[in-house]
Amino acid sequence: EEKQQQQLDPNNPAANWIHARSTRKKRCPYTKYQTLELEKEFLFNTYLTRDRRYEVARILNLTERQVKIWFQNRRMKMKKMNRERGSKDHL
Amino acid sequence: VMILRSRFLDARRKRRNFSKQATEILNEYFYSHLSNPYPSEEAKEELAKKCSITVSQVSNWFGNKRIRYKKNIGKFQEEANLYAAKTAVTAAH
DNA sequence: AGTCTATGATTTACGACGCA
DNA sequence: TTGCGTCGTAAATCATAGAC
Repeated sequence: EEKQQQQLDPNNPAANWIHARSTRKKRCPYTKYQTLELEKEFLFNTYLTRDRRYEVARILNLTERQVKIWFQNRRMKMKKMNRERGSKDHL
Repeated sequence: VMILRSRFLDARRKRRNFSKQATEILNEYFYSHLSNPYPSEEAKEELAKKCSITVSQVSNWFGNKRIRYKKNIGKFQEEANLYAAKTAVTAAH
């Protein structure tokens, strides 16, 4: 769990593409229940109103920000699924 | 038809490691762009075509490769040298 | 045949940037 | 200037193909 920062400047792997946002919240997988409820809400509407977001967050014990981002990610997932459905559906 | 359909769906559901040759192509790109291993959308499309995989799979591969390389550069040193030598040879011709 | 680890895919969480 | 949209990604985690 210790982040060993490589000293490899001599060999110049030129790994300056190091971001490592230190202040970022660690990813916390949601429970089956949380995911299921979020999916049900998404089925009802892919965009949330502010009031719905507040309610969903309260019920699932998530922050409004987490719910907002979950929907953003879910829409991207849907888009990707549709993209693959479209280019491969010739059966 | 049902058999073909189910076989197709199974193939889609089941992960398969990429071919040796596809991995070769991806690694060549990665190690020859080590200072900035972020292929553009166009480069991804070209790699996808050459590797016979999707653009998403190319993105996944680079995402995984970057983080795993960064996490343990030492483990990939041998591989890095191998591809560096290889691209040096091809560049010399 | 069962245990592992490498590998491809998916899931959270943001930064960057756009638009109203 | 607030605020939510997409896009691309980091990092952790999942699933299991394959190596041993």
